[in-house]
Amino acid sequence: MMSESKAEAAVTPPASRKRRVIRFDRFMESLHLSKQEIYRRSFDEKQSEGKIRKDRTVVRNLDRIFGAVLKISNQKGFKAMSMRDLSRESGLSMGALYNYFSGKDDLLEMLQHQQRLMSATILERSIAGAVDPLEKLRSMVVTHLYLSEAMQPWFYFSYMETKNLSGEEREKAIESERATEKMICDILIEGQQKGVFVEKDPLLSASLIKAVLQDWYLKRGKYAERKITVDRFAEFVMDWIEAWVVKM
Amino acid sequence: MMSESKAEAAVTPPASRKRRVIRFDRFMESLHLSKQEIYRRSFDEKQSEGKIRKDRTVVRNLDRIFGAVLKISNQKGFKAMSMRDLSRESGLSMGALYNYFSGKDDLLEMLQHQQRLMSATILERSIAGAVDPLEKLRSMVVTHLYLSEAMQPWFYFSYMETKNLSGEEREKAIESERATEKMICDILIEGQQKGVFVEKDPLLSASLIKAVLQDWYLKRGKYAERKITVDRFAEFVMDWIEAWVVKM
DNA sequence: ACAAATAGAACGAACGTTCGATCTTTTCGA
DNA sequence: TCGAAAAGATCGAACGTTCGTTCTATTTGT
Repeated sequence: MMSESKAEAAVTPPASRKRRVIRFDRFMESLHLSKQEIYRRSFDEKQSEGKIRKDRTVVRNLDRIFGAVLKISNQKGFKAMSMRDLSRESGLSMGALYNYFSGKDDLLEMLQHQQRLMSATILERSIAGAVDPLEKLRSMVVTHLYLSEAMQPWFYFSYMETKNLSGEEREKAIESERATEKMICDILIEGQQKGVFVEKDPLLSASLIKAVLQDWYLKRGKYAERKITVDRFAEFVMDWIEAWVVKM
Repeated sequence: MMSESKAEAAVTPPASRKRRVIRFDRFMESLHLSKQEIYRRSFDEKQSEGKIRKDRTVVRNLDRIFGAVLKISNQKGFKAMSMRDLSRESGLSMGALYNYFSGKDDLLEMLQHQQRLMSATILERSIAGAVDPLEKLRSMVVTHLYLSEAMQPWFYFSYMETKNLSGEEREKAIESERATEKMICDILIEGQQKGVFVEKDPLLSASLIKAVLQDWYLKRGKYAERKITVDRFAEFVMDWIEAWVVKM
């Protein structure tokens, strides 16, 4: 299985690439569908009592607000974004905005929470189907890249604005990041135990893999400029990883 | 020369590691010595006319100011740091502070400028001595890691606060980052032409290497927690890179 | 004593947040 | 089916606070 997928990628790259593009499109669709549900659900959780609102309005405005926050913040930082900026960009007045969050800090936490929720759900689901370590690793890498491609502004925002969080929420963000690394690490350990991966420090290897995966959403502009697609990047990264971890 | 250092590292890792620690110490010393010179020089350049000052005072206070800015900014961001925070941490009054920069934006640019100046100077010097591509690559990687280890707050600050720069200075920062990547890329191309490196996309390989190098100063806390030294990380990264680029 | 260097109160601008007025949509008896 | 009352949703001026910056009086060093 290991050598099979590797040989296939090397001999017929166009076919392999095309197949993966289709998968990415499906991936996007399933994301878009669940977005509204997640908005609504987490908004309900927040204010269990008091103002009850209509689903359609809540989802529409939260979408506007989040979109505006990500656009402005990813340009000049969350702290530099004023509520007047947000009002202008989202098309909602100051008063209207404050019906959806209790303050600027709360808004920051909402965005971080959303991103963690979506990521964790989808990533864990991705490696559930795979059986052997190499397939798990590939699934993990590709899913992470697809996910961060589809939600790039969210991932970028989460990374850059972690330091603005305070106390408890900050630790949640760090823990979430470590969890991804641990998932990779566990796959590497399993591969070593089954004798298909080389005996190298798995935690350090996982760190490097994580660093490379993060580069995709942190330097998105650079890769877009060079016309590197997600699928091309994913293929390249997997080749790189396999050359290191797979026993030959 | 190439195969000598490589064989030595592979056969006698403890000795090699010890030797590199010594090199890192020397590296630190040479940095500390040139720090004052660079402060003084770039401060003179800034205000060619007007207030003439005493060297000792300028260097001492710039050191305090920069140290305070880096400490506060790397915790909660440059935008969130108030001038009153800076006054408290640096031990200088508001009035005293404004004798060293014309405003908060200017202060940001000074720090970015310093970091770029030091990095460019030292990095270019590092690969000048090497002859064959693999030795150049190793020299580049190790120097970059040592430099970012010695100046971690500066590197972290530069990375996180680039978006706060405006216009011209922002492009300089981006250009500086691309330059490092291009240095790696050029070494890879040279290696391919000389037939010692495998034929893979050199720009994409350089991107991945850069991403891994950046991880060292961006996640410094994580590696410190796990007691990973610079030398251990450098060794691991070089093994990783060699497994990918070196023809076997 | 004199210039260099510092102190910290003072100022206007901009910030996050609030709140009563206003507009929009839904509800429901006739 | 229709229109008026109720509820939902939006608006933007106004408030108190904090920010970056300035300025003059004072201290420091030689």
